Amino acid sequence: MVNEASPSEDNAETPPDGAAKVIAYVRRRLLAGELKLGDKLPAERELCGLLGISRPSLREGLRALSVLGLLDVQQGRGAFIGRADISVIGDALVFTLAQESNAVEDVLQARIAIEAQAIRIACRVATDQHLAAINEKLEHFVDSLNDPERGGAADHAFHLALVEASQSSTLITMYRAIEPLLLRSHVERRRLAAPDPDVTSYLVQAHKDVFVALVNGDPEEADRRIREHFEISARLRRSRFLKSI
Amino acid sequence: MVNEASPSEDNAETPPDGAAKVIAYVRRRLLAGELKLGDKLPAERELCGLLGISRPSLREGLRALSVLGLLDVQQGRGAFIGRADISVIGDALVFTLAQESNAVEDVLQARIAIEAQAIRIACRVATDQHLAAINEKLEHFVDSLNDPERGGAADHAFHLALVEASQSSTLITMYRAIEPLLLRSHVERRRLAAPDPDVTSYLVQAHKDVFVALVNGDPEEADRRIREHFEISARLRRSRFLKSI
DNA sequence: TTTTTACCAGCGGTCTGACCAGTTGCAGGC
DNA sequence: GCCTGCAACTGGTCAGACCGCTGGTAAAAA
Repeated sequence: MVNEASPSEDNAETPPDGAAKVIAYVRRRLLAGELKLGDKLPAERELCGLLGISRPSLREGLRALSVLGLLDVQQGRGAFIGRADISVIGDALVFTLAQESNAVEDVLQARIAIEAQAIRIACRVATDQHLAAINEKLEHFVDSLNDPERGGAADHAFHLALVEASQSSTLITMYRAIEPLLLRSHVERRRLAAPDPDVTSYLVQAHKDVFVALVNGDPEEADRRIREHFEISARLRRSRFLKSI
Repeated sequence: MVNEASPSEDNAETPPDGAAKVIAYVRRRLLAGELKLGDKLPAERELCGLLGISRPSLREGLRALSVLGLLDVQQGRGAFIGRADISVIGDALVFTLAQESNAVEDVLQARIAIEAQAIRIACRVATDQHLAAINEKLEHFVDSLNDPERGGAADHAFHLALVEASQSSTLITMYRAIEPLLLRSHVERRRLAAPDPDVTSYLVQAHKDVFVALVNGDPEEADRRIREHFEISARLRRSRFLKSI
């Protein structure tokens, strides 16, 4: 097996246990392009010999990869490379992290990173179709301001459409990893905040400003507007605590 | 909530295998509120008896839950619900991104997104230790400019230290997820190949400017400097093709 | 009396070897 | 040529044994 990649953590560290060895093995070969969608892994009895671990330990690792969608394990046939599904883990995050407000704030920082960069790129590459989709999402957003569930979903859809307009698969994937948490956060926020006409019109205007900057194709201005929008949102989130005192 | 079977099928059907029995058991009890974040599961020897399956089968199921971050399994102590942090998405993200046909430029856009946001945050939260570490990495970078291998690694270490100075788990996790993608394309090593004194001093100055802005604690300036640095790098990468014609 | 050390039970991590169930390919019979 | 049965290969599971880690308790030392 050729290992021409320069040292990364993956290679520098011994996996902590047997199952992690399998995961590291598959990861390495995937990154090296040696494994592609549909490829079959060596049989379990062979692979556990190759990796120097027992078959039950190997199976633990395979199960982990299976639950991520990366492996499709079929009895009597073998284990095949599938398409990893990041939303599986995103959904689990809703359960584990949604009540951890520090963690959610941290995830929102990643959101800002992604959206700010995405909108910069979108200013250059967005098609008419992308712009039409965003405009439509903006209208849905305006139409659902009084309904936390629909409003949260519409707000999220607007933002997702912005990221998609970047046509950057890496940014989109990263966004999808945290998407369930973001959606949950949108909806929760609306539930907890009583609608206030001033706040509402502020938010609508902020969304419009973002869209206008994108349509005008000015990356710096678009970046500034999206950050401004997030800053307003963050201020509104924090001011909620003042009201309850 | 995630499972290998869809939510409605889960209650209607016997799980297809032993590991799925555990997943269904944990899932059911979570949804019923009988298990909460931090709760401990029965010991493996007890639980496999309860579920009527063997311990290796049980461990497969526990591993699946663990990789999703829904379980925190600790040797000698037991298996606890939740307690995961965002870094649990790391492997899944690597797998997903590895399977996409990302152009290097696309991955670099994600890198810019993360570093720009990270350095903004770092301006606010970086400790003296972080700054010292970055400074040290900068010196290593300057000292290794004549060696593409070590220079690439030192450059990377500098950037990683910047991201770490943000103390944002999410950004750090995402950065680590794109690391292998960048490394497999040897993008940093290529850029530093065939050093030219003018180019070199340009690069060194760009790195220093980034660090100075961070030390000065000016988020906008730091963001601008890091983007500038990437722009210079991009230009150098592209100019390499002219030389070879 | 308090602190330190050693021991042990219970915990997860792993292995071996045997057996069960599903899939596939090939040979033989019709 | 088609069908059937069998063997080999595949994953799924089990039982029992052992290893390493953790935390609590009892005993020894200060």
